[in-house]
Amino acid sequence: MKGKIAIPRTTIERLPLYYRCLAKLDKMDIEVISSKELGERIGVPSTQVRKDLSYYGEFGRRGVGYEVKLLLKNLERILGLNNHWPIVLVGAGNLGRALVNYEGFRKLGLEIKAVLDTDLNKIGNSISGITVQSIKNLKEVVEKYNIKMGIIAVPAASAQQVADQLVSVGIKAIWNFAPTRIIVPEDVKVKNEDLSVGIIGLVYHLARNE
Amino acid sequence: MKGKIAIPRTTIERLPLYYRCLAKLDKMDIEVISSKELGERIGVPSTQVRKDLSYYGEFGRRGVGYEVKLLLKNLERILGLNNHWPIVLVGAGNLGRALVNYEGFRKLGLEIKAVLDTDLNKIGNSISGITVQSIKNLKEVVEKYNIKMGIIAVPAASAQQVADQLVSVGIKAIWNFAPTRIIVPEDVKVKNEDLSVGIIGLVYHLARNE
DNA sequence: TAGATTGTTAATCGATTAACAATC
DNA sequence: TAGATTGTTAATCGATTAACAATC
Repeated sequence: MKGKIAIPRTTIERLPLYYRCLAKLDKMDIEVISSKELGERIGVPSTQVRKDLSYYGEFGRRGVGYEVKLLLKNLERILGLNNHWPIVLVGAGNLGRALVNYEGFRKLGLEIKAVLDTDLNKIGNSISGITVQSIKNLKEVVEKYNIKMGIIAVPAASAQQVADQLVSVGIKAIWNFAPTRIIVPEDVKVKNEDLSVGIIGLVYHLARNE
Repeated sequence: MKGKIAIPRTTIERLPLYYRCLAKLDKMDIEVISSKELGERIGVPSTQVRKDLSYYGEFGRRGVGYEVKLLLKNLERILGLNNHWPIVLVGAGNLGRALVNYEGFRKLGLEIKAVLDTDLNKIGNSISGITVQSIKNLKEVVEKYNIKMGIIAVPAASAQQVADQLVSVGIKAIWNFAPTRIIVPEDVKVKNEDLSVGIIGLVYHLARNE
């Protein structure tokens, strides 16, 4: 393990894949796995698996492989999944509703604590037991639940404004589903989950092979 | 422009960003833009913009910049957005419903022509005017509308099975929202839009800065 | 012409992978 | 021990960026 060298962005992006694969292996009661097998399951070479993990420590046994439970625990810690993370969601449209119902969250220690919107027609509605509140309550709910993560599921036109509000109440991580780039201070991390970009990439490949 | 050199994966990923930015500029009646300005708007250096575009041709005028309408038209052609692309969606859950209602599609020439599911409770329901059909009708609808693109919005456990069915009826591009890797023949392009991977990356950064 | 900006080459930077000593 | 597999170094590969001639 190296102390100083920056961890490649691509390595960090693969960690969730290792994590999920190991969780599955553990469920199947598989106790030990080699970097070769693990790599095959997620589609990367064994050297890549070993290199990626080496940035965080030595988790394997030479000649044997990696103990699934042990590596899983370590990845959980590295990824921050041993904590509970409350979330505020802004935007109670179709996508917002889908996200509230997304089963993947709770399993990861994530929980949408509040759903906010500006639309008076939506405020007061219930989504899977959560009442949609006015965006005016943002500060209140963020403080109440000690929320650090926000989801933007509003139209592109209001995304920046929502981002500004989130930043102003101390949100440090934003998952942005609006199809636009949002500008935030350096210490706030943004993950753009831009659906139209994803599908345009697919169309590109389709068009090439016609 | 080079004929032989492979176009970097990262360049292809940026094309949709250029496209969307130019569409916005065109709407604002901006007629000419430099690589510097375009780059600033999407967060890449001007050299990157010029290099990326150079893989496809020469679209600018030295000393002047890029004519917005002209470059937009070219990107539209390059990305395959000048065609109409019918889509079949498998999975009528929350996410499926959100996708059917996603406004971004039609603007790109994309249209969900049919929604399929295995769940008898969902078959027959109407989602924004589209009646959910049995997966058994897959072959029929794909042939009827000449569909080449499929969306998987089913649980991880059935994703591979759905992928196999899509491949067997001639689908060439799959947008996979299930949180699992699907295995398909080489000539089928898969775009994984794995929400839990995205959010784990955010949690990682949050956990680091605490 | 003088200033601006493209398209492209070459240098740099960063990520992947091959190779192998360490060791179970 | 013999076979297997890790962790790490060094080589390779691919992408980004600096520099600049071409030219509007």
